[in-house]
Amino acid sequence: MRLALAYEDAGGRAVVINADSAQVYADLAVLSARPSIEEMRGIEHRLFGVCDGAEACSAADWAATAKREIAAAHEAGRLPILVGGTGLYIRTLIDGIAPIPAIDPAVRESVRALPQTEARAALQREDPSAAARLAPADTARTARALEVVRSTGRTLADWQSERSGGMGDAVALHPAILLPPRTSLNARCDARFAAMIERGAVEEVGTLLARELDPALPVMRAIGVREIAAWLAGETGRDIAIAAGQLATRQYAKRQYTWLRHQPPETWPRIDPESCDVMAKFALLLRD
RNA sequence: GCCCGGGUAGCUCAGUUGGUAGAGCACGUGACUGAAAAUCACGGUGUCGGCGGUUCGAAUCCGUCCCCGGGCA
Repeated sequence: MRLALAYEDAGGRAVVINADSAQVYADLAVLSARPSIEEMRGIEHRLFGVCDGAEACSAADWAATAKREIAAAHEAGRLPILVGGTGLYIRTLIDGIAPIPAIDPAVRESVRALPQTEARAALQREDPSAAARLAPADTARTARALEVVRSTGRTLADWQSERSGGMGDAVALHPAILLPPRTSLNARCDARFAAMIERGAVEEVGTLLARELDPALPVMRAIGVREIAAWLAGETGRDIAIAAGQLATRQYAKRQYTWLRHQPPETWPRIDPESCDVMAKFALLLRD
């Protein structure tokens, strides 16, 4: 609905590009709230459902593809509109990221197999400054720092002293951050998850589980997968699964809220869609 | 009506021989450089069911009333 209006305001030149880390996966149509064909209303949509769940799409992977899509849109005289809530993706696209080469799969596998205490001890030996910087329980960052130093011979901080690939200087940005009041946002989270159940989320998870993918993969960690899987396995009931999915959705919204309030540049406008005319805002953005 | 068991944080519950209370989850605030819908850090938010009493001091002991379970009639 919003996009249709935006489309008209953009004179039919719009191309919507997904910037949501869950909506990139083909396996997650319902659970990622990917727009349906009808909702797309004939407007070009890119990077929705383009990755197989067996693969892990990184922020840099996404940014590289998004960059190509944006270039193609400009090439065709179209207006790219990035939509989505994965802050790290947007940041990587605009500011670039440390040019760390791909990690040796064998190194990655062995690092991620380590219990946290051992990974931590190893990091203490191989990159003490990273160990000092990271919280002892931070499994994700400990594993990342360790795999980088082992695979490349350079520490993560060393790599991170440089960034590359950002396109922030090359494009004219018209950003808008939507921050609805938390109370109504929570209510919408609940309604959203309940609606997903009605629209086939359970079947979607059943199909996904049948693939027997590595539980650590991003698709398997999407909100709702674990909750519905527990229900399908008979470990919980419908009501508990729904309540758990709603809770996880609200907690995620809260984390997003913190990111969006503080991480993007201060100049990016934060707007409350309930107390201002969002359509008018978008129309204004698209006029330039 | 009588007999047990129980009323402590939003929820489930701990709380030693009396020294104004603490865990998990929830919640709040924040961090975030290649799986970010990920991963973490910090924060106790409370008429200890009510009212009296004993005591220097009561969640804790005594009395009484209220409420919730279970049992007996």
